[in-house]
Amino acid sequence: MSEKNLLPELAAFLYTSFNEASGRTPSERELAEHFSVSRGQIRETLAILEAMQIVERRAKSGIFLTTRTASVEALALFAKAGLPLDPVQIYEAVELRKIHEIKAAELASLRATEENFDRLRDILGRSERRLAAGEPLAEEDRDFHLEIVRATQNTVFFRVCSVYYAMGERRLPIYFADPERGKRSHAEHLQIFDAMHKRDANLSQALMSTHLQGVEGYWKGLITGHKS
Amino acid sequence: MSEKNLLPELAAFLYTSFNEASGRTPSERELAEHFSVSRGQIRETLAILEAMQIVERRAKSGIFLTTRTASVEALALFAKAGLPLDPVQIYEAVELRKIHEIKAAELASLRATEENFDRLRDILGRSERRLAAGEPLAEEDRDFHLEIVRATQNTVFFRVCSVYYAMGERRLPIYFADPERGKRSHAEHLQIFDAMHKRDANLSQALMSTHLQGVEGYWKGLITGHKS
DNA sequence: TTTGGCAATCTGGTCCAACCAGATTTCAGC
DNA sequence: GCTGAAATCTGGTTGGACCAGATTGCCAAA
Repeated sequence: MSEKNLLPELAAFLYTSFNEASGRTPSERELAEHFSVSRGQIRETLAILEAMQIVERRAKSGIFLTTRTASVEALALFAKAGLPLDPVQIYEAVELRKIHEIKAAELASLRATEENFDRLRDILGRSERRLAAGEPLAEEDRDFHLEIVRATQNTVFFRVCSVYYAMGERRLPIYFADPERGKRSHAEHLQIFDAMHKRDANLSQALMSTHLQGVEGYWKGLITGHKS
Repeated sequence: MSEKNLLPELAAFLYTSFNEASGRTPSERELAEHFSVSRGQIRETLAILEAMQIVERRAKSGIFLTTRTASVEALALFAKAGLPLDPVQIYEAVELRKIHEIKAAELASLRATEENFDRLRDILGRSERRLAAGEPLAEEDRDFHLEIVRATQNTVFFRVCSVYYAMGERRLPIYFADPERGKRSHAEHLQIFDAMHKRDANLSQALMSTHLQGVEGYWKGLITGHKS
């Protein structure tokens, strides 16, 4: 099949070929043949999938999909593989993102270093130039939000939050296809930056909160609208 | 060596045998011999470790420890393996836990079902009996806190938070060795439960906040005190 | 027809022996 | 001491093999 990143592809395949009734997926040997790789290769990938609690391997029985996978890693993986995401879980992940980032804005406004501000300025500059050139925003949005989390100086926090953005990877270009959305988002980013630079924790938090309403609304519309 | 849960043992071994200068660990073949398992076994485990960003495998070169591993999964894994935890990262993880659980208390007080309350009552009952019998609390604490997160009805949130508790697994018996601490903790749990049952989100949140101050203080003391 | 039980088959778990090609190390020759 | 080529080491990948329990299918008995 492909050659790299067997992980998302295998995950995708498992979810398109498992037995609806039992939850059982094709055997290791079948998977190996399907992907034209060795069984060891498959087992290595399955070990990761199992560690992510996406899959359960039962000795001498088979490989079974976890009844209801619910971790941001899993969601990110599925998104990367182009798999349809469970609307409920997207909603849950977005809620968690809100929890994280609103708090991050507060903490960052208190702890951000000049280095953080420099990077944020750089990111905002890039956004500005792209918008001026009529290009859609893309990774600038992710960079901005992640830099704020980084500015909390909490590396564990940062790692955890990083996972979300793989999830939105395929959605961002769609989200920013509308130029108005890009402009509005950028304007809000500027406001947040100012509030943080003034070390106004409450304002930063409030602005981030309203900013994320937009994102939440987008995903919500996506969910209630059509699924696929 | 052992026979099950190679993951934590391997992680532990890597961290006690890597080359300080280069960060390089023993080769797969050496590891296989050390643990008396096959190379495939080692590779499977290393794949998970790599997915966790604890380790980096460079083709034809070697296995290297990530410069600074910072994810709750990694911390939990280290704790499980009895590895010394980086004080800074413990502190970061505890901060993240506070962020999560205070918000969880708020959401749970609004969304908890009767089933959640039943389970909480059951947990509190168990705590009560253990304290009455003069036994130290243990998993009851974890169960209580996790049930609150579950009561947010956000399964992704729940999964993410579950990771913490593996981290404290070895610490809890020490923490509750002092009977007074157990009693105080239980009393606070009761207060939190009441607030949640009255659907008082603000109070729940506030009580959880002060409750977690204690935990934070404990870890902080542990950090500033001695490290090992 | 239904049921019970046994045997063939399948499955994950584990191990071993190879080969590849690039990275690393070793060491002879200058 | 330095250089460069050869020996060695390393992860990546494959194939085959064996084990023992789980699963399945089939046939005979009720």
